[in-house]
Amino acid sequence: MVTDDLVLGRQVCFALYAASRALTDVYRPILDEFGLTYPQYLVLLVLWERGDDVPTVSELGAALRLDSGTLSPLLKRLEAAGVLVRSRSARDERRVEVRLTDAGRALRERMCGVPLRVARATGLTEAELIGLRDTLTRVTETIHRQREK
Amino acid sequence: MVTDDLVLGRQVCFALYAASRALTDVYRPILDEFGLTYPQYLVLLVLWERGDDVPTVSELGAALRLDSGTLSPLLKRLEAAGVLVRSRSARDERRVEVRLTDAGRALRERMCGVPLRVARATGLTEAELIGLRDTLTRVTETIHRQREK
DNA sequence: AGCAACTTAGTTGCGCACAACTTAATCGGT
DNA sequence: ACCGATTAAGTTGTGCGCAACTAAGTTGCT
Repeated sequence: MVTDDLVLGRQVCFALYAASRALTDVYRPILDEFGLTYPQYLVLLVLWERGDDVPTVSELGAALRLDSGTLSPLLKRLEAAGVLVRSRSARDERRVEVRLTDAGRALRERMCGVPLRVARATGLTEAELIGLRDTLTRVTETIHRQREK
Repeated sequence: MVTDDLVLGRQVCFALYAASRALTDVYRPILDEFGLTYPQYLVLLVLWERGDDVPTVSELGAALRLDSGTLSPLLKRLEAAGVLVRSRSARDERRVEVRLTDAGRALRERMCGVPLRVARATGLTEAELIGLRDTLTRVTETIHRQREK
């Protein structure tokens, strides 16, 4: 029966939407201790990971799948907070390079316990977390691959 | 090493955030045909499911885990679009009852193919979808149970 | 060299999410 | 019956997320 497919509880989409917001709820008070929002934290993860390989705004966007409409004001706030600096590339004035400040690098040490605190709140085992992550990653990549055609 | 835990690709949180947005990307053009956004569609799912059991704003909020700050303007837009009507309860003037119009009920038939179209775009089998949904639902409930303490 | 096509960031506008607050109605204890 | 506490919906303000657009710089073709 077609009708049953429309029931809220049966939809994977709602489960994904609800779980994503629930996890953000877990992050919020934790990240609040550091004056960060969740998307801002994701930007820092990319910058920490890159190290000396300084990304541009669009490279950050490729990593997080966010466009300049989202990133420009977000990066402006992170710059105002003193964790990073934006500067035009000398060899290509269109590009803006995003560099951590010392304060931004120092945050990495202070926040190293965050992922574990969040993982515990999910109530899943490590194996379940890995399985979940891999399934989700596969879904995301399938969708993006189809959109590129 | 603590450092490895902070790498973006290893984080379940990012996988969840990315998958949720990717799935919304799948919905957007489909729902656009009906003039709806994704959260608006979720509200309709609840209303269709309830049938004659007319929910209040806060009952909708409990089903979708959204507060009046989100729902009030959203419902106002759906009312302006003609798919539902809001009216103060006669027996408790604080409550606002949310009722489908004929147009809102008619949308259900027109949209019955939507879930299947979206499910196909994920590239997962039916069994994988069910497994994913159940894992996500478990995560969400674990988090909410902990928050209530 | 000149110029059209493209790339990169940024801006604007809209719709969520959510915290904090306001307003109005109901409940509960005395 | 009164009045403080609670409940329900709405409002305000902030920060995403994304579409559409703008401004400025670079590339490539002739």
